[in-house]
Amino acid sequence: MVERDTGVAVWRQIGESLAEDIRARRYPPGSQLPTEMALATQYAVNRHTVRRAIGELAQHGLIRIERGRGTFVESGALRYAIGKRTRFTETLRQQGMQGQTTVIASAVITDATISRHLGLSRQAKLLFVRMCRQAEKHPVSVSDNYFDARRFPEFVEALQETASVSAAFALHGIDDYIRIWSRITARLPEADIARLLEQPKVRPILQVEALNGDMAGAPLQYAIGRFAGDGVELMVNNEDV
Amino acid sequence: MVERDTGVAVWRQIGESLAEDIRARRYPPGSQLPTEMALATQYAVNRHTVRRAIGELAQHGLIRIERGRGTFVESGALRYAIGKRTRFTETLRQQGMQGQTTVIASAVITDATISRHLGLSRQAKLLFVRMCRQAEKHPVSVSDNYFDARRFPEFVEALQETASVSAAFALHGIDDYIRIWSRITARLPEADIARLLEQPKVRPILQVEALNGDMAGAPLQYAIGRFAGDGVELMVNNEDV
DNA sequence: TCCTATTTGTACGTATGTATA
DNA sequence: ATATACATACGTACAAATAGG
Repeated sequence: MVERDTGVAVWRQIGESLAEDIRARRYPPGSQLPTEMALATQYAVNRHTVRRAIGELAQHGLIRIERGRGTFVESGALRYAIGKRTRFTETLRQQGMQGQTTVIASAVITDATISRHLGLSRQAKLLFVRMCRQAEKHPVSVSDNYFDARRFPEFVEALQETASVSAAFALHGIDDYIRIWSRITARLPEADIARLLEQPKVRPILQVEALNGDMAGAPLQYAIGRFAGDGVELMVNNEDV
Repeated sequence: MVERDTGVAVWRQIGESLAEDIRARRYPPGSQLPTEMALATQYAVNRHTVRRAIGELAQHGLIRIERGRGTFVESGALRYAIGKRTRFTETLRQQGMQGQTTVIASAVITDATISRHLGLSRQAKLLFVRMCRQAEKHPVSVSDNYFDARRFPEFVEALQETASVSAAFALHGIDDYIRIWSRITARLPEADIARLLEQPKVRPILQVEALNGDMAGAPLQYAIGRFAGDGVELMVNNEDV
């Protein structure tokens, strides 16, 4: 079950294996995992090695450990943290998932309202990019993003190459950015959004309007993200902001 | 139109009047307010008095002032800020609304999951309180709240008297509290919730699970709030947390 | 209410490989 | 090349919480 001397720690392999089982619903949400002893026997390792693995999973919110009772699989929803450092790829990786970002459409437009959010003049040229985020091949969000077209001339190309907003920013000299604010509403999706999210039109979505800015707080990116409502939980944590 | 020498500043009266007009959709979302001069004439005051009034409204997000163009009504949704200091009554007051809190039901129960959130033993007695929050006579949210029944024996009575969670806490020696985390999902409402929110069952709601705690971060209150999805915007501001 | 089996939490100890100074 | 520090893995024992009789 585990491969020794591969450079990958045994506890990490076990953690990956369990995360995969949870994602595949072999351990469905709410169900109980085998006991530490049972897993230790199953993987042919010491109980402590299993403990290290499930400890990590608990840290990332995949499971919940209850002393004297057992370990249980948490809600299957993707937990999306909204804080100063909101990163899609990062969020997924912490939950043992692999993410994909694809550019669906892009254009240069003008829009007074969005320009205002970005602190630009009403006639400023805006770069519009519609992206689809996928986790484990399933669509998680469809987002419309707007940038200062003059400031980020190569953004779309960078985004398509790196499949990462952070990386595309980095190529334009922005090493770090923060979420300035997010505005969240629940609604029923438009037809095209429902299709892209592969969900029925009567299932609600979470719509998140957001403004990202540089470390000084100057706006960089205005975005409207739409998440499958029952597949995603937005987590606002006021402790470690 | 305005009453002088009432102890309420004229600009505040005008602000209230305009806010009332906006709430009543006499100025619908997106529409343009009369010019400052027109409003000054209408209220028979100086233009600066009007400016003071609409300045406040803009501050609270009800309207948006664009230099050289005019003032415009923002989205009609109730903007509910989620941050360390999340207070229902406070939120409403800032938007020029009057809030009401009514207790629908209360009971003493036990629940393992909720006890865990509150850091209590699995068998701990929990005080359950279902509240309905109203703004301007319209229901805004239905929330199920859970407290340590031993620690807050008189909570329901205090809540019914003061109609304020903050005040009820204060009567139990908790002068201040903070929002520790919030978890947000979109979904369709249960039948009873839809009825209480006076909305159709096919209109989505925002469900906010939240944990409030004392200043040291120790849990005090676990709550599940349900908001009319298109009537409420949850605002997460990372600047002033 | 008490007892017991189950299960997780903690604390020792030992050994080995790997990175660093 | 050597010494030191750290991460990993295994072993054992007992404490603490839970569930069921």
